[in-house]
Amino acid sequence: MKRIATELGVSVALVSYVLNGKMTDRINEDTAKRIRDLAEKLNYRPNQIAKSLKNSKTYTMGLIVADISNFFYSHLARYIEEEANTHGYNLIFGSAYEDPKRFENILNVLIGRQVDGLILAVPEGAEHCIPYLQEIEIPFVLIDREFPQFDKITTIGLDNFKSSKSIADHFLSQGYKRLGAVGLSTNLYHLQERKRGFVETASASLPAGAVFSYEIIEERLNEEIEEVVATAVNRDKLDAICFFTNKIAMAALPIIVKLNLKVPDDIAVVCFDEAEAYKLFSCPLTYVRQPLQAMSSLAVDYLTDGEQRLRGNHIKFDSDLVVNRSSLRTL
Amino acid sequence: MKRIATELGVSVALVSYVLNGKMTDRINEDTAKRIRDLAEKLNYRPNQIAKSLKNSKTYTMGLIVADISNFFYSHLARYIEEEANTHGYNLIFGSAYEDPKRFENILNVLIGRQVDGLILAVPEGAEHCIPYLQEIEIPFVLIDREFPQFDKITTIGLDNFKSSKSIADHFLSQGYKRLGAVGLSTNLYHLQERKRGFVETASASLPAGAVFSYEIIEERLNEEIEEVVATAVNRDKLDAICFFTNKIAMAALPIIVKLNLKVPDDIAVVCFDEAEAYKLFSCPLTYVRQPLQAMSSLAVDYLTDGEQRLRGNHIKFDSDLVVNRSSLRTL
DNA sequence: AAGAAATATTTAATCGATTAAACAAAATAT
DNA sequence: ATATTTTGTTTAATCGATTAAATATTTCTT
Repeated sequence: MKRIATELGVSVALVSYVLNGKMTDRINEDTAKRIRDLAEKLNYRPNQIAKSLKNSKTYTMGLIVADISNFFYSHLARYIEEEANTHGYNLIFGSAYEDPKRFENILNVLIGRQVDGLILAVPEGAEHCIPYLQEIEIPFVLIDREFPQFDKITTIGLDNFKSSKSIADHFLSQGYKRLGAVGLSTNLYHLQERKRGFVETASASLPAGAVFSYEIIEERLNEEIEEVVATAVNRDKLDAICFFTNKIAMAALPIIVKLNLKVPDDIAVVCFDEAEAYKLFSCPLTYVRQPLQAMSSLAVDYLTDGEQRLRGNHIKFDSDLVVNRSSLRTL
Repeated sequence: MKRIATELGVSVALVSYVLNGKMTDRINEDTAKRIRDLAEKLNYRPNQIAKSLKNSKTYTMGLIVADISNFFYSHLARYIEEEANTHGYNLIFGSAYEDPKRFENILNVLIGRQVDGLILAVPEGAEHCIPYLQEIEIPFVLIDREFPQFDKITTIGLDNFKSSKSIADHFLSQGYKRLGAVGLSTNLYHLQERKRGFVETASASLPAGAVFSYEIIEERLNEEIEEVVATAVNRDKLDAICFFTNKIAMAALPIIVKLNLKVPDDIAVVCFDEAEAYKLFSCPLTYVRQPLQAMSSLAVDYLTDGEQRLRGNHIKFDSDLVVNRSSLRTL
């Protein structure tokens, strides 16, 4: 801008007015044209850094996901970016890879870069950031994972209780009698809700002669999963099993292949989340589909002041159980 | 900073010196402590925007990938982020979803935000950005995709010719006689190299009685793939097939399941890239593994002035062909 | 022709930091 | 007691934009 101003012998302010289309009625059309032409010729791009500093508005939203290499989050990121764009915002994102230290670090970077709002999938162990964010009054919304121990935190997620309830109900309605679910050893509330939905439903409406079990992966998924699956089938004689996260499913399904188990004849399977990868499996899989687009849209809308009625609430979306052959009794 | 300064009755400059640890030998240890303590208490975080404006250095690198929901890029992004972090840089990234308009848009955003360097996987149709970037003299490096029509562009990618040559050689060494490959209708150089590697190797060293074919997906992968696979098997009687991108593989493998083809008995298969999803397939797949970490590391290193000998060169990494049962003659 | 109104442009403060240079006060040297 | 260092702190310009308010110029009124 300075260069344009000196080359044309006008003030920087005038250049600014012209290039921003302000005070159009006052500015000489000739001068304006000369400024625009030179800007074009010099390939002028405004320095957004300076702009943001002045406006204290960056038109940027920050997204931190727990793990971008998890397709659930990479798809979520895609929807959020799209939605942000249509609202005139840009999205910058980071991935914490489930590490609280990294989460905090990225959070500080994004706050330092003055994002206008944050969408966060908080990893376990980084909860303490939540009251801090409230304190510094930066607009934010939690997504996917909720933390009921804190008050008045706008949160958008799935009704995880209902989702797993629907899985247990589905198994039972298909006449399966020996149900199992595999979850992670974690305090993350949304995963506990999945467990609760399954366990409570199973205990409440278990028909005569039926059993259910709940297996927990303690630490190292890939090392433990084989034994869990083998035990489930051989010792517990399960005829239906549900994997509570896509990571578990991605680890367990190859084991099912390896153990030469037929789905659904030897065991019925239901997974969480929607994955292209599931299509490579020998049998079309039943899975819980989360309404990613609706969630993304609502989150962005809230942050851009569109939907302030959400403030402080926990929004729980319903999932669809997409039923495929993997959990259907063979006719 | 201003608040700290007024509350303690000192100048903003002093606060700046203290918090940045500059002029340590001159500053009264007492004053320094009071400043640090108050900063701590007020939870002061520097405004990076202002910092960047002053320094014209943002310690941020930009990454634009062709499609973040493609696991090849999401893994690449992960490595690049890690590498950038260890160099003291932050990474902000965007995804163009193969759309040149979007690419250009994100590019402008990142440039406007004054990133210190760019790592780019350029989608087809956005090539014109490359000379522009040269002209404005922003440091950048192309990754994965190369554009030989431009001079002196630092590019890091795979030796795609060699990679597909190794696939064809492998098929032939296994005694397969009817080879096929499936690629995309595109002008992207790296994909043409894959084709060339396969076709030239096949034509050069085709044993008596052997044939090869090269199929092209014109437009809509998911609609066309079924016919391509069916034709390959039924009409062309191929006994070995190679999918030139992971997207093609992800679309083709379900078709192989659907057509009830046995791998490798009915047809041998080789894919590009490494995917967790491949593990769900009934047979362990042979695939081309790209050295993502080495590529990422080199790219970041170059941009942080570590490795300037690369400047203007096209670096081609060798891939590993990870051989699994899917391309082995049954004994 | 003088004043009012409309048009065109500039001045100067500001955003939140950084930093060379100036200044002030205390300690040391002569 | 005065000059010189050393120590401690402030002033003011700067990065690249924005924008209210001031000013200058032209045109219109009567």
